Amino acid sequence: MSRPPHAREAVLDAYEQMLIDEGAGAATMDAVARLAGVSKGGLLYHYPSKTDLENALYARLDALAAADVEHMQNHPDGPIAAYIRSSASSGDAVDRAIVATARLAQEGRDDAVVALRRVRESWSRTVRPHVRDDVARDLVMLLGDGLYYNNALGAGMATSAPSGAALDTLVSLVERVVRS
Amino acid sequence: MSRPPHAREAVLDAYEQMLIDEGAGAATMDAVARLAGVSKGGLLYHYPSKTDLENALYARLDALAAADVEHMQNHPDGPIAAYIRSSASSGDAVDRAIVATARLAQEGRDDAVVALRRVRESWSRTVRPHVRDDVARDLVMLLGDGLYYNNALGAGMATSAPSGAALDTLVSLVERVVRS
DNA sequence: GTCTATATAGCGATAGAC
DNA sequence: GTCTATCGCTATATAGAC
Repeated sequence: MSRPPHAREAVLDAYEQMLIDEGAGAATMDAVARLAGVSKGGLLYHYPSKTDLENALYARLDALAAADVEHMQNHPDGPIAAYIRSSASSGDAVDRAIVATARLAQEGRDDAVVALRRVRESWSRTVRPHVRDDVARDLVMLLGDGLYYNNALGAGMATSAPSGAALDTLVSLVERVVRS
Repeated sequence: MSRPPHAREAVLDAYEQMLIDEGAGAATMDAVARLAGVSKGGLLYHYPSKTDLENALYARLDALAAADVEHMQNHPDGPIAAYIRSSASSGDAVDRAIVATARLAQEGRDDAVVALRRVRESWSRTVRPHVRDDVARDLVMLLGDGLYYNNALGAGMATSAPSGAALDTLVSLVERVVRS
């Protein structure tokens, strides 16, 4: 696949960043082009319409999520701890793609909802063999959702989202409850 | 306080509904006025600017959340069960106000973020005396966030959000873990 | 492959009749 | 208290030069 056009990725990065920082309303073609350092015409060569930009984001999310599942499965602490810990972070590439896609889902874009559902489903399938039953799996998944919601989606909504030592305690508490 | 102007509440209802169903981008003055059954001029008599409409939503959320905390405290099954169960629902007045406000928070409206944080904080204070420690409180709150995220915010994102018997099991599982 | 210039449409908000 | 009409701005998208 050699070197993909630098501008194309730069534009997608800028779009993602705008969605995360200021929401879908602020992520206009002009604003994205400016942040990416290209002109509007340059942007529209790579992505002829706004829908094309959105679809590129969903494709990026799919690819990153597949890699993330693999990473979870090979993690030394096991998939559950890996899942909860990664849900509490909000800086890496998967997280950014998810948050950006969630912004579009909140604006009623159906394809964004479908993409998010697909990712959550693949995580759920990865967690399931490592917990006692379906209720335990639900607990793990919902906890992950809650952490995501607080750390990323809510833009600092929680005043007390656990991290550091509190997160360690939470992880071991949950593992004790759900282990098969 | 006698009868408040019927149109004023109808407009706010319509705004809330548009935010929930189609997101902040679709909730234009025209669209809200049309759904409320008034003209744009009529809407602008009650809410001279879009910011006024937003502020009215935050005020409604504050009032409903205060009533909800009282309801939690007086619930026969205790605040924890009441909190988790109400987080899993998504039809009543508080839920609608929260989801609508969350849509605005996702579009970078700071006042919406503050309003949501205030509500979550009051719930957290209500839950705290009924659980063992801060980690247990975090678990309950994050579980509630996860349920909210799935049932309301994600617009059907989860394929397997627990309800009915699965929710009962989840509630009793969590209560066993967090009880002081 | 990237740019400028422009067409078209929809937004929030104002003015003033009733 | 509610309406119609309209202004000014900004958005997406097109056309075509370089």
